[in-house]
Amino acid sequence: MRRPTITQVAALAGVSIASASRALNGQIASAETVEKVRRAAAELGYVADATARSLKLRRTQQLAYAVADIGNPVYVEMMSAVERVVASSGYRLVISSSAAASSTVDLVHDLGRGYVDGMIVSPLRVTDELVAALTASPVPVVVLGRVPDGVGVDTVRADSVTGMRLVVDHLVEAGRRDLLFLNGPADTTPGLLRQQGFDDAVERHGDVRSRSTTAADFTIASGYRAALDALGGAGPRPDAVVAANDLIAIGVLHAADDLGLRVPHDLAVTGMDNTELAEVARPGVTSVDLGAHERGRVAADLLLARIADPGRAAHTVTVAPSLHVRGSSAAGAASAQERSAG
Amino acid sequence: MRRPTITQVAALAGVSIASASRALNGQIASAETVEKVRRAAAELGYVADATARSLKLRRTQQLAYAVADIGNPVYVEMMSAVERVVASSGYRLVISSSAAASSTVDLVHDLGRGYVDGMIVSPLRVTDELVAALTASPVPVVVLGRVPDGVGVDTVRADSVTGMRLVVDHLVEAGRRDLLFLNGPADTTPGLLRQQGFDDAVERHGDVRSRSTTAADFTIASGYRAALDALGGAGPRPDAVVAANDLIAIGVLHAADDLGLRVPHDLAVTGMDNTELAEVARPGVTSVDLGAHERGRVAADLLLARIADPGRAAHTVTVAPSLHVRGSSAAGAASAQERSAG
DNA sequence: GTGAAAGCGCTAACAA
DNA sequence: TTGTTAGCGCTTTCAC
Repeated sequence: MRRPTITQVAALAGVSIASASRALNGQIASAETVEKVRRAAAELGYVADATARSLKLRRTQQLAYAVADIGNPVYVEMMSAVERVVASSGYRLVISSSAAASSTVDLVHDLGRGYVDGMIVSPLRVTDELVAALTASPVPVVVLGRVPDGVGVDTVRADSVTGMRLVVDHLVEAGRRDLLFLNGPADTTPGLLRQQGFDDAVERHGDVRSRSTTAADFTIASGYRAALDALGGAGPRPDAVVAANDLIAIGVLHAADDLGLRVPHDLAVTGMDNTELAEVARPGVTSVDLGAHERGRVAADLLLARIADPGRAAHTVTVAPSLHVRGSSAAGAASAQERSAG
Repeated sequence: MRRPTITQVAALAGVSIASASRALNGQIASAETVEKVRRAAAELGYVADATARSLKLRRTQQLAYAVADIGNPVYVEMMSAVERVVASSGYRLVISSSAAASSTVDLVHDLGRGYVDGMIVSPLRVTDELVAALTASPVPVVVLGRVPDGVGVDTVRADSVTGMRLVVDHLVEAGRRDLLFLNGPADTTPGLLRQQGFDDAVERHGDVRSRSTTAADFTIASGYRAALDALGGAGPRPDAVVAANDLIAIGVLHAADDLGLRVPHDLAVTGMDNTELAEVARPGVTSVDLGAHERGRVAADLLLARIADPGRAAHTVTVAPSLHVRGSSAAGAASAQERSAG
């Protein structure tokens, strides 16, 4: 059976559809009308059709979250935070993965269909094409990540440069002097920034050796292979591996295990993102929390604020990282301590 | 600026809006008209408005996935599978978490708003109220989980009873004779079924002792506390803990560590769900894969099939579990072997 | 093959 | 306060 329309409710209540609409939406109407309409609506099980309402109001009550790699815990954490904010503001959340179908650019382009009132996008790479799509978008877009200056778009960023400094400083304090940076793909925004952060951080210490290499991607398997390559050969071994994210760090842990290296005794290992994996691994992996949950929350807030006031200036919010020290980088002490970034 | 409408495209092309619509939708139209309309649409950057289209076609091209606990890796895995199928079929995916806002029942009720063409719901508890909402739903709903017989609804279920048998048989084969089942809340569907599966499995072995207790919920922290309670006291210790899911199993691992128990030497530990956590933990946690990805995929397929043919009979698909043996339950052998359920 | 017009279900001007 | 009516942007009969 078809869902009841407001026309049927009005008919049953014996009023016009306008009155029915007003009564149901809390507009001005007599107590008697409200009562009659309420009763009729309840009897028919009427609920206003979302599509028709959207068409009339030019507002879908839907927001989108576009993510490159659903399944990556970091994106899931952001999504979870976004969902909470969005739902509590009476919006629905549409998830689009660019991995499954098209590219992030296509997803932004699709905003032209008007199926959402705004979008949060978390692109792996920011191309000119993406920037063009962003500025052409008919609805507000908030970017989780970096965007070139001058693009007038709300942005939430992590501070992975500071994050890297926290890690490197910690390792040096713990007595490590020969660091290997195991990055993910260097042509991604995270890859680029983490490399830069590592280099900057090392430069501040005069007496520290460092090298860098990359894994094929930000996964456990790639981290494992890259670590086997880097640590398995002849020549001097580093006394610490700084991994670009937790997944790679776990891969390093496994490789060290296979190579008979004891962590942290022979080798310290650190990650980044502070995912549950870092906490669960044994030894626990020292990791930098880049505030994924907080970033998701802020992005959603920014989007809602811009929808409420489209004329406001573009904001850029940077979320401060924090270091979480665990067994993988401690010489003897196993207790976890935390230090927050200024 | 406002997005262009089909009226403007028609005007620019010098044809009626009807012709414009037909030309754009591949309906019957002269080559010349198609060309003119295409050109006009491209020039204006026209894309059909999704809302107006939905209203006319009585079809939103959106599907919903309602999940109790976003953030639980199992649900994320299902979601990821669902998203893939949905996106490749030209639908968008709306995510609703019942944890954030309302209950699962409310989410099903909300289908009355007509904002999606169907829903996949994964309820923690199946109440009469939920069943009522399901049968009253104006759009198809597929349930991931158990539903009373007679409710004519498509269902995808895991076979956790068989899964439990796989685990228990494995432990007994490995020489364990005193099993502790560490369940999550017993008033949830998963809790109920896993308890039943455990009891059944144990009964098949004459010479096996068993006990059961519950953690406050299906999390690492609760598993840890419950394990500390159960293993820390006096009296005979079990030689194996069967945890109701991987998170609880990780908690058991940590508790064992704190109590100075060696896994698997002093204590075997098994989990369920075969999440990445089980793989990453050291020792790796033997776990039963209940086919979350497969269940998500099948649920999405069932939903699409029902939308295509609303009259078809309700299907119930059960996905077979598989055992993944890892270090946490092996006496000496560390190599992983897999066994599939019949 | 094309155009005029109806109508999907709703809200909001406007008039009464 | 209420009812009549227009119209959101689109697709689709129906008559030509």
